[in-house]
Amino acid sequence: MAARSGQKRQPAALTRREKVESRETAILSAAQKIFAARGYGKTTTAEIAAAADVAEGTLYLYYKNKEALGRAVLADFYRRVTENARRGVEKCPATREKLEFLARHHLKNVIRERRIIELVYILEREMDSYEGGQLYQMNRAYVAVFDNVLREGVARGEIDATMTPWITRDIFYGSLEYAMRSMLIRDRQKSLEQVVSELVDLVMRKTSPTEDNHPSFANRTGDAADRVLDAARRLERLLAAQETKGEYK
Amino acid sequence: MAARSGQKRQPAALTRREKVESRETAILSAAQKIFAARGYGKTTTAEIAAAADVAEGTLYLYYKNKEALGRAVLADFYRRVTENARRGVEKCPATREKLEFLARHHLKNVIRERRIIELVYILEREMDSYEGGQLYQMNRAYVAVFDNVLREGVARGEIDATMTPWITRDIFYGSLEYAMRSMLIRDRQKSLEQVVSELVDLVMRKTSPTEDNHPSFANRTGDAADRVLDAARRLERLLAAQETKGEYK
DNA sequence: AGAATTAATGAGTAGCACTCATTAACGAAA
DNA sequence: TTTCGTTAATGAGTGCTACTCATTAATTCT
Repeated sequence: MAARSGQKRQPAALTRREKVESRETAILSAAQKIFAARGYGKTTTAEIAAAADVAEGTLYLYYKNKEALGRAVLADFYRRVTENARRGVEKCPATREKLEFLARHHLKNVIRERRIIELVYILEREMDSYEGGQLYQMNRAYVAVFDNVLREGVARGEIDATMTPWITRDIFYGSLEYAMRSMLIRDRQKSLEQVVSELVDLVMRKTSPTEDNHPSFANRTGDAADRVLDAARRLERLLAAQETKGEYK
Repeated sequence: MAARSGQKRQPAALTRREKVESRETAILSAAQKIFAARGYGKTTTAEIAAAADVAEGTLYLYYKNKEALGRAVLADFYRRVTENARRGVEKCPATREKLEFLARHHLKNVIRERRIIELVYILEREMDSYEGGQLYQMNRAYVAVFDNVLREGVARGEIDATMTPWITRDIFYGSLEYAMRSMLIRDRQKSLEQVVSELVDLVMRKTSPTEDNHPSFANRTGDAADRVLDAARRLERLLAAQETKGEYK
């Protein structure tokens, strides 16, 4: 505590710079909390100001307007979630585990902070060349984690590279976000694991025991294996019919 | 033109009922036009009233508030798009063609009327039991077109039924809507066909000639066992569902 | 035609995001 | 410590927007 110039500073007394920074984070986290609870549309700037313990006018010293505040909240969400995704993926040895981790992680986060995610749709796109927009870049950085896993998996031979990478990515994240909506209506926990595993299967092209459409499997004759296979096929048809009947009116 | 009671009606003179109805559709289509052009948030009720050639107060005789108007516009969109999907699917003989039609149709529509689609995210959920909500029902009716194609395809043996139907559906529509965002940034037309065909491949599990990589092909004897096991698992699930029937409503 | 019912109007209201003239807090120089 | 220039904070005020409601107009009924 010696060398830092002649300035005495008690723990409670903050320097000017520190005060400004703490105010900024206070506003941001107040906004994040209220947006997450009430949603962007129903949140008033007055509420945010009160929660951050500043005057309404002060908000506008730190953020240009409510929309900019929303953008900042969303950007912060991307930052957190990207960081966590990176860290989690590092720990997984195999591609399948990485993908499963990413899927689970994404689903959990979009469910927990779905009102923050909605900002993606609510906020107007930044007008100047969308590609250069901040949120576009942050989203890029986030999905890049998946892209890397995919690329690595293909290089290692753990994934078949039949699909265009960006389409694979769209399928991955698109399915998850759409599935979230379904899951919020149905039971949550059980479906989560189901969605994750089926989606990862799909992306990895582990087509599991369904290859009978393939020409090379057309009628093999004779042995016990075949008869079991045939039984399986018939069971599957029956099941499919039953399952679909029950689920959709 | 004879029998209809003693009422004389010139083509220009509308009965009261007709007038009311024409006003209603005038308001609805004005709203639809402006929402589609400017987006919900930037559209004012004054604008809509002017475009529909009524006073501002009149809007509120027909729709409870701006949100209800948004809901009506979205509902109308679902109605049109569901009808078109149904008609288009009818004309296709094979499952693959049906799916391709649906994918193309959906993509084109969400791109063209994306500001209407955004209403799904912007509008607050109707609070009372979301499942019974009007928009939930309309969305159900729309995706049911896909569900039927899927079910039929499975019954015909054109699609393997390894995946849970509702997850397949989420993957289908989720991918398309997410892909839309990517497509709006990249070049549009070329990617459209690419997305459609790769997605349909995926859903149909036509894994193309790359499935030799799959482990289960290394030892073929495992196949049948896998499938029976899988069928057993599904049977268990089905029975469990039957026992707790009514859970899924 | 006159009465009764229903539809349409637009000035008025409340609530919101945002501004700006004023005040307070700070830090460096005297 | 006091002074003073600079930066930060304030909150009453502004304009815009969704929505209301007392009044007026249109339509049907008797």
